[in-house]
Amino acid sequence: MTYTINEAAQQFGLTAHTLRFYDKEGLLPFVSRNASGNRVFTDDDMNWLKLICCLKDTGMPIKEIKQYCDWSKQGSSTIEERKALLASHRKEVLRQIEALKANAELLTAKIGFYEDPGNVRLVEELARRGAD
Amino acid sequence: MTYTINEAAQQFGLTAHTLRFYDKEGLLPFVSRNASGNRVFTDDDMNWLKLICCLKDTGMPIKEIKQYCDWSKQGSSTIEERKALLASHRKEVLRQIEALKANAELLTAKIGFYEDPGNVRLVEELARRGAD
DNA sequence: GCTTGACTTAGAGTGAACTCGAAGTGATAA
DNA sequence: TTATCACTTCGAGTTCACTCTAAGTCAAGC
Repeated sequence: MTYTINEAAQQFGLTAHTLRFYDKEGLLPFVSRNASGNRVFTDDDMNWLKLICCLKDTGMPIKEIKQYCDWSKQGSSTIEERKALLASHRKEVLRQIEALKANAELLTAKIGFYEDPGNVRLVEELARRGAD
Repeated sequence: MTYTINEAAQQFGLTAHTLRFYDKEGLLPFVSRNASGNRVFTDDDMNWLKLICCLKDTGMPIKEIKQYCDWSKQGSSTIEERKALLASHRKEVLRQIEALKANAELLTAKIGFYEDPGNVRLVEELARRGAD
């Protein structure tokens, strides 16, 4: 099974523009072309793209993703480096999750504050003082 | 207890530049000045800033945070709007957490793949074919 | 009185990640 | 064969959130 750039883009919620941009940045080193020069996305490419999107969606900068791509192109001699990069990033993602959980709790508390009708008067009072 | 702009910035891992930028954007509508015209951060202001940072760190754009600030300045007539904004954003944060969890699992799987020595040969083979 | 240092403003500059437009190619359909 | 459509490249433009610079004020210490 193969896909055009637009089909691939659609599957990952991206645009063809963005995929070409990623290609230019070196994030799609394995995508090949057909006789007309158009990009052809294979299932392997789609799996690769899935990892790229995973890294991007978890906040890894494009430069760092490119480093991973460069290592992949170099072959099995770089497996330790790649593993280390992913492991360190995974740790970072777990940290992000904890941070988001803490922030979600703060939001819950704030919403709860607004939900208590007794606080409405307090908000008015605090607003007069200059904060809530 | 009050704080200078630098003390406030430090407490939230920001710079004074960033706090002035937030002020200019309307995110700190309650921070007042001393006789010299310098910003004075009260404990109320620090709590306010904590919420602003929570919204910012969870990906809310500055424009939307400003909307919340504008509503707060308007007083208790906007409590429903504020509550709705926070509730909707909280939902979005929970969605983010789930997305990050899924991505963390993908990373775990990928790291596990690299950890199995049998896969190293596979990586070499796949690299020859143009993907891994 | 002079220096130092923390603050002030306005506005320009930066970097990341797109996002778009122009101009062109190649395959298919009427 | 002419139109349509999806693709191509190159490079400029946009948005966001800072980040920094320049020029200046103000209070404290020597």
